[in-house]
Amino acid sequence: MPAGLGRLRSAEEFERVKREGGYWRGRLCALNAARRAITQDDWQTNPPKVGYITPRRLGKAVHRNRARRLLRESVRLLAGRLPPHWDIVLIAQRELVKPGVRMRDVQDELIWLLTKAHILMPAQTQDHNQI
RNA sequence: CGAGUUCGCCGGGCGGUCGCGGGCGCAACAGCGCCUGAGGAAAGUCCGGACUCCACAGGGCGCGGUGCUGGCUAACGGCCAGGCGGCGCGAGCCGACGGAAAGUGCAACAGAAAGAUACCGCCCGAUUUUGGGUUUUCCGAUCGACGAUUCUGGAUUGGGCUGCGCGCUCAAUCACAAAUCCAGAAUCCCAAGCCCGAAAUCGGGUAAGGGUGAAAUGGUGCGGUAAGAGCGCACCAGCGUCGCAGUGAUGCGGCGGCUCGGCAAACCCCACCGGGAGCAAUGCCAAAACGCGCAGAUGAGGCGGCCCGCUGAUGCGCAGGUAGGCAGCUAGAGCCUGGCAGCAAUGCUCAGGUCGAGAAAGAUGAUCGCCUCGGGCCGGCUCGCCGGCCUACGACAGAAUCCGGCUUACAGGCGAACUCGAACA
RNA sequence: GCGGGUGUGGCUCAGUGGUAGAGCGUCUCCUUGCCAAGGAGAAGGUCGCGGGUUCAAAUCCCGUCGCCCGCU
Repeated sequence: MPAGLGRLRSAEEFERVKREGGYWRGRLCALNAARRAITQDDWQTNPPKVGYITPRRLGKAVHRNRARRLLRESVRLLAGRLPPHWDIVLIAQRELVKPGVRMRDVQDELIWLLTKAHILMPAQTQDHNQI
């Protein structure tokens, strides 16, 4: 896990985000994000944490794995633009698994969702956008 | 060349860049380097095992599974070989393929009857009724038997009284007709015998035929019979038994008595197998909180190397064991090549080589370049070849303790053997 | 990992090997000035799918697909 990016794992964390956070739904995936209590503005101690939900309705194991990988890769490319103290949950939608969905589509959708949620920080370096 | 069958195999390749899981090394604070990282089905979870825990003297009842034979295997509902039956021209494919004279049950509709029966029919006998045919010719004797009709001849004649007759009495011109009687002839009838039937009823024989059904007590032919029937014979099917071949399923042959229905993926019977749960098993370590014990304002504990000093209410131990962590956890009925045994499945304390994932909100991804196979489009055109362009968005699908099978899904492609058909030789 | 249930007309469900049914809904007609209610009638079915057993399968057996629900 690179610096400045954490994972959500426990059920309590997911429950908290769902209970306290906002919800934005897109075509390929949905966004569920909540802010943690601020203690210190530091990526080292309080990086943004991301969790992924791939429900069973997406399909069988192949499709659910593919959905999670697409979302994870997409988040990796945007890692530097995510603010600290945020818990972000990404929920894959059925459209994400359909054939023909490319990496570019997922990333565009994610940027759009994060912008709507007002939690995307401006691009700091050029390469994050280019890849 | 076309159509097909069986078996085996592949499931794009090479290389950049950015990432992810695991291992090792260096560092030990972020990190760096090297190695390594999905499948033939990893799937469904339909069977069988290994492994772990629990239960367990033995027996009975019950429940579940399997079901031709022999072999293989750790085991199996798997595999191999064989038998039998079915399908296919064939290569081949398919088959829960033990038992229906142990018992219980089921079979709609139709049909007489669906396990023990006889509707129609066929045949025999008896009784009653009835139809038809034929004989009763000649001679002699006897005797006609009741008639009917027609013809011919002859005779008689009415009414009343009376039981009938004689008789009495009354009436009457004759004849014909009519009636009655007698004789003869013809025809018919009748009778008797024989033959051929018909109908009804009763008694018996039969299961060949008809018809119903998915299915009706072997099939075909010849004989046989009152009609028929394995009643007899031949062949086939089936049963039993004997002999031979085979480990066996079974096959072949002989003999015998003569035919005993179907369904057990209906209950069931027989034989064999099966204790239960599952790696979220199980074992170890073990926060917080709880419980018990001990110490504690006569000072627990902390600060500190110690004393002093300051602070001032908890501290320590034990047990269970939650969160969590570690083990189980990946070197095994392992894989590859060869040898030997075996038809084969498979086996071998045979030889050599080899190590190929171990995650836990669960790692395999993203992107770029080149090549190649298939595909698509366009053009040429000798009509099945050539050239150009575009394309890895080009299958099913993702390990979760491991292994052996089964089943299911699968773009496209490769190889081998065999079968059928066509052409050529 | 271990197990259970279910699939039948548009909807909710019955169905015991022998012709697939009920209620609601739909359509037509009657009734009413009109509507509702009521009455009469009609249409509508690969019984999830593929095999097998049987004379005959929605039903029995095997495989497969979808949906739902438990336990650890």
